[in-house]
Amino acid sequence: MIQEILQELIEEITVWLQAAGVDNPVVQLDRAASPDFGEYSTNVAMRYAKQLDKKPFELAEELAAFLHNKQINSLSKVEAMNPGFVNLHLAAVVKVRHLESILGAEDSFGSNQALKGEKWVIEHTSPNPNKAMHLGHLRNNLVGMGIVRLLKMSGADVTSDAVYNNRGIAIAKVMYGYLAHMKKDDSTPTDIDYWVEHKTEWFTPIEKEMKPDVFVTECYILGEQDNTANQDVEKEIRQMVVDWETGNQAVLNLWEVVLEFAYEGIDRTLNRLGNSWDKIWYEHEHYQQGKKYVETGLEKEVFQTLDDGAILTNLESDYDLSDTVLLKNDGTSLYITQDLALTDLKKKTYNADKLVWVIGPDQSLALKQLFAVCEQLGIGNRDDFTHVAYGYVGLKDEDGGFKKMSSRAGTVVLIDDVIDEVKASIRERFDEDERHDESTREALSEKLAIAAVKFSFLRSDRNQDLSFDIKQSVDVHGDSGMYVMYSFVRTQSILRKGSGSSTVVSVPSELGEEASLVRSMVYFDEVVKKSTDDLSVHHVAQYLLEVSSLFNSWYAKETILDGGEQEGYKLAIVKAAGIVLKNGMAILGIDTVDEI
RNA sequence: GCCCUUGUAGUUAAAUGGAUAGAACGGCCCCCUCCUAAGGGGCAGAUGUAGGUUCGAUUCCUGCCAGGGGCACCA
Repeated sequence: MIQEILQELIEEITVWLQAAGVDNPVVQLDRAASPDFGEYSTNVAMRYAKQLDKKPFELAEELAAFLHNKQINSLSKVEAMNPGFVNLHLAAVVKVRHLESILGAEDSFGSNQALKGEKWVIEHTSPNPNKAMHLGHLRNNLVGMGIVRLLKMSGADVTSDAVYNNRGIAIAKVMYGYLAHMKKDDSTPTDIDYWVEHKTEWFTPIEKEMKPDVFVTECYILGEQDNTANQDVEKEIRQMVVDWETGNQAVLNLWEVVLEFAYEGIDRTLNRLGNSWDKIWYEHEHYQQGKKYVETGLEKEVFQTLDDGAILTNLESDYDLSDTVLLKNDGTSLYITQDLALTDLKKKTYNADKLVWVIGPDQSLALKQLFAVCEQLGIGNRDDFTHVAYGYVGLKDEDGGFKKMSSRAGTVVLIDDVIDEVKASIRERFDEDERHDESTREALSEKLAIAAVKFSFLRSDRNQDLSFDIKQSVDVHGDSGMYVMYSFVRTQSILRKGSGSSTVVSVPSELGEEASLVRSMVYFDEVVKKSTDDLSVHHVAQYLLEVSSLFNSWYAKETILDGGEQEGYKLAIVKAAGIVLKNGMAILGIDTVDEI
């Protein structure tokens, strides 16, 4: 409803500008900077003053007078202000009607059809099976899942996917590390054929009392160490990769066992976060297909062959990108080789309009190259391919500087460890209060910890590096997920207590203390739209903090359940605020709880 | 060397080219006889630097300073 009113106003202003002599006026209605300036403002007077040879403020006054004379009943006031803004004040009745529309739409409030009919495929959170997931992976997941939800909310048909890079040298290192270091008895030989017949002589993660992905990480680190230290081991590990490709049964068997460990652990973490994909691509199923695309490129003469036989791209002249090798001189494939095949597969399988890769910024050049080559091969249009990058998650070092996490330096922080730590501190508070029984405390602590962690990662622009300090980053006070959650809980608590009261909404002629809160709820739709345009949910998170703050201020001043004649109206505001908070949190992938 | 990217209070961090740069944490001071104080209110504190474009620049452009990433047969 608000959107229709805005559209109507834009048309009126456009017509007026055209009459004044502007050919193709661009008219925007911006959110007004403060409640004093109404709900929306337009800058057209300043923008077109020069062209119309007038002073900005005079032009603004003329426009304000024009709109005033139109007697548009959705507006209570139109005024020109220095240096040339025209401020539009929505009538109280419009804002109250908007509350009613929130109550009517409930869970679907905020949805729109802007991307109706578009098919999007979003790749995110492709986990490496050689290590447990850390905070960098967490950011990838939260950014990716957030985008998926935003696009769905805008009516797009979305498929989310991930690639399991389950073959190659890294997994071979895990396999070797397992064979060499997870034996129950040191006298057991590090021999794969022996292992096949005597598997029980090796530890399982359960026997080691380790989460399986952490167990795998341990294998990887040990395998990696041996690989660097000992040339014979390095040879053996390489041979494993070759044997795997030729289908050696023992190697395949070991491969399956360690992968099972890895993915079991990773899935546990991801399930905790509420992750889901519609499709998982397994590298071992498509990695050979890429070579065909390289051949096609050679036939089309868009690639070049180097003296040693390696195949190189030809991107300098047409794309102004540095070239990269597509096929090694020994004929084996690289990441980009496989990605050519996979991209075509995705595009065809889903008839996708847009493909998105949520991957770290270090892949920026590689993806540009991939997109360009895809275009050369006719797989798709470069403009339909998007790399959504995100800033690094670093740790604060002793002197307060930013330090990148590094598995080598042993400074990675695991997702589970962070959630558990936050959970423990929340749990402490519940134990002090003794308001809930044991199982409720446990369930609430888990939910709130995940909410706090997610919110802390999603509240800032995804491109910003994120400096992680557990005390600060997931503080449960102030601008935090807990703050929004607590605000929501308050709304639900009031609604429970006031459930017997009348819900009849009497429209006040003028808004009082509740004005700022009611006003803020007008903007939810455009916040969602902006987030969708930017493919970043942080606008929603910031908005939720604002609504929460306004709600809490109002709550402190006003007794809602006072039995007065305004009670129904006030309850409607509380309910609407609850819906806004709940739907907004849902975009962030956070389930609200009704009670803390 | 070339390309990309970031620089906002002590710290973490907002701001489709717009109005007085908005918050939180930390610091100092208030507020529970009242719907959950995991809350509310107040005070102090910020756009790396020099130019340019613009009616208007944290935002766009250029130089400089500082950080991070990438640059062909690794993943």
